[in-house]
Amino acid sequence: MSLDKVFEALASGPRREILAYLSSAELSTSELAERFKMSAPTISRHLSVLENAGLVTSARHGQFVLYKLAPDNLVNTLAGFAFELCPVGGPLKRESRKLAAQKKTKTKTKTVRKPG
Amino acid sequence: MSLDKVFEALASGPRREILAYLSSAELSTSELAERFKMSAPTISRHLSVLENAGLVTSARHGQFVLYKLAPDNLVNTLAGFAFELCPVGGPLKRESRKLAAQKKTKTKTKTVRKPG
DNA sequence: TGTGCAATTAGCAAATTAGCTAATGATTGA
DNA sequence: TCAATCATTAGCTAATTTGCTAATTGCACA
Repeated sequence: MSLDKVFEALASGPRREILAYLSSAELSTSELAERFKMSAPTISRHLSVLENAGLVTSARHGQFVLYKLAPDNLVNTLAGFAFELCPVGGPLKRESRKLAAQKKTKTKTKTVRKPG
Repeated sequence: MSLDKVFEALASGPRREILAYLSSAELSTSELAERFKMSAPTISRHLSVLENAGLVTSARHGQFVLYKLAPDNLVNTLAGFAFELCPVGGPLKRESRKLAAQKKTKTKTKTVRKPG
C-alpha cells in the first residue's frame, strides 16, 4: 500500500497489461501466461509484485489461484498522489506563489548568485 | 508523453520528490541538488527523465535553468490510465461480467481444466 | 577575452530487474 | 496413494538503473 511499491509495480509494461486483463475478468496465473508470451513463473512473479503493492488480490479456487483487480487502491493511490502535487484549481499553491515572488530579490554583495 | 515514460519516471522516489518540490516553486538544478543530498549531475539526469516524460518543463534564465511542473500532463496521464482500468461505476465493465459468467461452463471430455 | 559558476555529458562500479529453466509445494481425481 | 496439473520458489544470466567523479559546454561580467 506504499507509494513506492505501487509506482514500482506500475513501472512495468507487462504488469500494467496484466492489470488491463484483470480489469475485465478474474484470471488465473496460467490463463494470463497464455495471453502473454511469457512463462508462468515470470507471470507469477509479476502478480506477486502487483499483489504486494495492493493492486490485485488473489483467492485460491481449488487448484487455481484467481487474481482480480483491487480498483479502489489503484484509484485512491493515484488520485492521492496527483492531488498532493496539484491540489484543485491549478499548478501552484498559494504559498508557492509567495515563494516565487521572494526569489526575485537580489543580493549584490555575495558572489554566489541565485536564479530569478 | 508515453505511458511507459511517465510511469518509468514516476517509479523513482527521488524523482517523485523532485516533483513535490516543483509543485510549490520553480527551481534550478543546483537549488534542487542542495535540497537533496545528491550531486548536481545526478539531479540533472533525474530532471531530464522527468522532462522527457513530459512531467516538467525547463527554461533557461541566464546561467540557470529553471524547472517547473507540467501538471496537466501528469494529471491527464494518471487519470486516463485509471479510467481505462476502472471506468466509472465500479471495478468491472459490463462485458467483463458476461465473461465471468461464461467461465462457469465446464468441459468434461478434455483433461485440461479451466478455473471457475 | 578570460575567469567563475551553472548545467550537462561521459564513463564507471554497485545494485536491481526481467526473463528463463529446474525444482518444489498444493490440490484434484483415479 | 499415485499421477497429473497449477502455482510458486530457487538459481542463473543479461540488461538496466543509480549513484558518483571528471570533463565539457553555456553564460555572465570584470
